[in-house]
Amino acid sequence: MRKKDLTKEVRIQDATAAIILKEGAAAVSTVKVAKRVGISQSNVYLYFKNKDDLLLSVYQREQARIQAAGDLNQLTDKTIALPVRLRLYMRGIFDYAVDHPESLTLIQQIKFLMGQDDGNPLLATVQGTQNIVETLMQEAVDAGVIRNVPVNVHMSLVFSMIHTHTLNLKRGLYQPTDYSFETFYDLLWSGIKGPAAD
Amino acid sequence: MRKKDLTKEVRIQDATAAIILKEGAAAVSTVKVAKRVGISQSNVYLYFKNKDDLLLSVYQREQARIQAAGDLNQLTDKTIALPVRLRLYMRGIFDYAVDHPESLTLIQQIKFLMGQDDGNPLLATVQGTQNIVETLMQEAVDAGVIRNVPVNVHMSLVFSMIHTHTLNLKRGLYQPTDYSFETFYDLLWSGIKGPAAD
Amino acid sequence: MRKKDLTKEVRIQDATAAIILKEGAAAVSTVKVAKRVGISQSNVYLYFKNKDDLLLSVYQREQARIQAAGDLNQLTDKTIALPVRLRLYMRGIFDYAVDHPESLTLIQQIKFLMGQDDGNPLLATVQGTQNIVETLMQEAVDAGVIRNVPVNVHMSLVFSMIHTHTLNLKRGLYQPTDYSFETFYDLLWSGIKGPAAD
Amino acid sequence: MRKKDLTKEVRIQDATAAIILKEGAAAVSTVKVAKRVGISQSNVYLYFKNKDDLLLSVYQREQARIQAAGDLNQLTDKTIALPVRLRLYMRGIFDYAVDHPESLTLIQQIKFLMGQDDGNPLLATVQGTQNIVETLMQEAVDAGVIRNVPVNVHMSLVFSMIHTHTLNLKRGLYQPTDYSFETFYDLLWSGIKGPAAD
DNA sequence: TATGAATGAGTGTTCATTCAT
DNA sequence: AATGAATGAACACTCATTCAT
Repeated sequence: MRKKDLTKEVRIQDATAAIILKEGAAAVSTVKVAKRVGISQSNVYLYFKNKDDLLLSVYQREQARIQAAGDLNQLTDKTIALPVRLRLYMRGIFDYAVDHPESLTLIQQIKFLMGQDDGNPLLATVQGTQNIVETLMQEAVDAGVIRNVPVNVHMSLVFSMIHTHTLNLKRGLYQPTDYSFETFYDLLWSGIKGPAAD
Repeated sequence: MRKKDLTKEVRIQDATAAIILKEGAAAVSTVKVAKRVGISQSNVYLYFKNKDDLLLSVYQREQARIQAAGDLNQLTDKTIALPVRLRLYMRGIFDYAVDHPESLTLIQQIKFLMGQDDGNPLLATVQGTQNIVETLMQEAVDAGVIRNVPVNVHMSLVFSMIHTHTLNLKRGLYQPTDYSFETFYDLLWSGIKGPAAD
Repeated sequence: MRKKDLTKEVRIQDATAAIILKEGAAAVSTVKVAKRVGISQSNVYLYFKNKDDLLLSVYQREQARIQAAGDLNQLTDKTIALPVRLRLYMRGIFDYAVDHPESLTLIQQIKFLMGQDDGNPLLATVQGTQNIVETLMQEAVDAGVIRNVPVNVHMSLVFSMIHTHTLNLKRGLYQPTDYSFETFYDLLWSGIKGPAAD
Repeated sequence: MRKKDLTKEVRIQDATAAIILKEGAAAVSTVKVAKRVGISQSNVYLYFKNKDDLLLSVYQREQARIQAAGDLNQLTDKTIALPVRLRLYMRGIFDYAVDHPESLTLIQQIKFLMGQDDGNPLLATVQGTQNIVETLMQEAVDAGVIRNVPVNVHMSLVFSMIHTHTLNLKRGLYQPTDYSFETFYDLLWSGIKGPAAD
């Protein structure tokens, strides 16, 4: 009995990611993916039941990686002060994104392709994983540690700032060392911190 | 191309926009557009030479509207203090976006569909129009009025904050009156303002 | 403005019918149909919105032809005695089927391919057209002119007898003149006629 | 092929039959069958060399069952009068079909799917098995016991009458007790019996 | 200006079948 | 005996685009 080729599943995901980064999520097709991996088109369906399933898996893999980079346990550790935890969260994403500058682009592309149906139950599931951060943020809002605006506004600020930075890096506009995490953190924290921040 | 019946040109754009908002930019097709307008498919090509051309025109129209909402003359008026001009700019976008909550979604969808080729010459053209704001921001950075981070980081913060807000409104998460412009402006300004801000 | 090529619609139907007769309804594919007509595959969708739509149209066309062959007005003419009307009905189908020995095969093949979903609303519509005959038969049952068995049993007897006969003819088992309508009518009528038949 | 595990061979046939009854013979696929049985797709090919082989075996099994229900020995027993033997034949099928209302549908579906090629050598083989009945009928025709029409016309009358009845039962249109065998036998016999019947 | 017709290339997906294990 | 992997061919259907009218 031949082993389920785990390598291939990953290679398919990698090919998909590569296409997304090069041509956009809308340009992903099973033909292109298969051609890139060097397998037959129908083979894709051995590892993913759908194109949606494939895209979703790439999305989930990317989110899992980001979360693995940060230390989730710390984020829920109530013995750590909220501002510290928020900083840890941002630091985690930032470091990962700078190391993997395609990561956030990937996430955003897939989200914008699939999320439009508004109520796509699959993406909802994934979002659920992110609830840890959302919960953390909501806590911080309630405690007055960060400003009283909708939490997804806070989150989108973090995301778009870091994403834009990594895009700039990828385009070679400047060097990673030109702007430190502190620079961005400072900017953001000055903006979002609430009356009870310190 | 692009002849007499201006009404129809607009109706085609409107239909395109509607499809983007409902199903995402990737779902736009000349068939759907034509059906929605009630014309024949080939008629679309009388007004737009391409599907890309069509999408681009919707993109440009939307950006033009936003800019028309703000007072561009003021933004370049050197007799007005930089912080004031920046506020005017944000206010302009904010007011327009709250009034037209689909606007930023439209822009983002098209950008993410077409912009991925990275070097799409058409979108580059459009970006040019936005140089007014970019120039303003760069000026502010140079003067130390806002922090020394890449200007597109500043801009993406403005964009994503307001966009997230309008999405929340459209989803009915809260009422427009629940969060004033001041709230968001305060947050953002606290974040981005530089040493020479006041 | 080019005229909607009515010829082609018919040619597509004809090709479909030919395939059904040669290989069975399950073997119909848009590729085969198009190839047979000498057009591109996608062209089929200009004339029929579906493969189902195409099959259905062939089905309906065949039924319409059969009904046009018989004189429907007579069947509902209450001044004509029931036995006479029943005979007219059988005669109509018989003559048409002998002249067009593929007709009943066509109908049966499509019915067996599409009708399995049991509740296919499209076929139901078509069956509706046949209600005229069903009504006639029910009348005859109620009047004791034909035996008290479910009307569709009566109808299937007529159909299968004639169908088998035409199949035999097509296979060249014997000549049309070898068995007259009278022969079959006699057989059937002796079977189905009720106590109040004469 | 066709090795040890007889249970599995049967289970595959059962699954096939179930699919035919639910979705029609054209919808049968080895994937679906395997899924239904809970085995791997390729396993099917251990028991049947073909999809055609599989379908054929289901067909043959069904015909064998029907024939086993009737007493074949009696049908060829020349000491029994022809009319009696014909009645026995009809009674056998009727009883079996009422008990197994899917039986005739199964046979018909497969016949219509495979038999269209007209000359399918496999089905021809099967028909051979039925020669016993055909011979009986031919004998009856020659003796003037039943009318002088092609024997397959006689046979199709029997088949379609009973089939329609069982379909009605399955659809719940009436109860099995509502129409006795006698009712149908009487109808049919009155129709087909020849000058030398009694 | 407007349209219906036409097409070729493309889409995602399913399938029957084979083969190494 | 049984399976997972693999594939090539087929499928229905959609699309952007062109062209004659």
